[in-house]
Amino acid sequence: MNIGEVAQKTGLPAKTIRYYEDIGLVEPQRGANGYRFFAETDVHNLTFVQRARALGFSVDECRNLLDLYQSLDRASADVKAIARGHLQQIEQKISDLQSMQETLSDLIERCAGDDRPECPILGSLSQS
Amino acid sequence: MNIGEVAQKTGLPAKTIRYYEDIGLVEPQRGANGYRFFAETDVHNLTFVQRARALGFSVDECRNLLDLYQSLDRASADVKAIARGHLQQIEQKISDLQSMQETLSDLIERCAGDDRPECPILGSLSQS
DNA sequence: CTTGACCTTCCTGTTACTGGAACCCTTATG
DNA sequence: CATAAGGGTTCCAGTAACAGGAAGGTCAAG
Repeated sequence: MNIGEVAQKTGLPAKTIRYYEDIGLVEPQRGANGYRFFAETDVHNLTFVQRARALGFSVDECRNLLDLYQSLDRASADVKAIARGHLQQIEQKISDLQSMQETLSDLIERCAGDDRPECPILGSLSQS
Repeated sequence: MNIGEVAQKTGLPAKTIRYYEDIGLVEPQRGANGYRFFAETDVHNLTFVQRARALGFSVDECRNLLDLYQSLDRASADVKAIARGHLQQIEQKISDLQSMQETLSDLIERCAGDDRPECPILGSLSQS
């Protein structure tokens, strides 16, 4: 398979697939013309990474998950540890964002939003 | 005031303050020795930016908010528009993260986390 | 033979900084 | 007076995860 077809199948942009090769996530063969040639396992691995990325795992975490996936004597505890760490980060982000959201939506509600200059949003940002 | 004192007062690292000067968010004076000299208004503006950043506004949005803050004939509607746009992004992120969280915590629950290789997390990422 | 759709590499830009090197200024101390 | 500590300065590189674009090679069809 050429890169375009793989892009279609995985939903990943060709640019991204080349990048993943650069950083060693996949190692496609090369044809006589220099074109990359992807085997089914390459496509499978790319799909794996794409799903993990969609769950918010960093590329480096994806690499570790992929390594675990490919090692037959893995322990599910190792996978679970990575996932737990990531889940914690997600929950931290959610809570940070929620506190921003609360503050911000409160300020927005209290802002008239007309053509006058008075504004509680600016007031809150500038208050000494 | 020298940059160190400003860093203390605002809580921003000196590096960040220099960066903010680079991109034109503040324009401190310079002393005869080449040191930056910050006036009270500079400190005030930096504090403003620091608070806006804490609410998740991008540096560019901060610049716009600062401009509005400094313009006497501003309309609060313009401020509100920026804040609303940002709030929407925050809410989008929260919802994305929440869906990741749900999927992930479900998978984690179902993973034994022992020394055996079977793992629903990897299974879910690799299922064709 | 040419055209258009692919593919290739390489370089730059993005966001918001952070770390570090190499060097200058000021003040206190032995 | 030399020096050492603790400021400050500039500039360059690196981070994460790609995206955009230029310049050029390849392939199938008409």
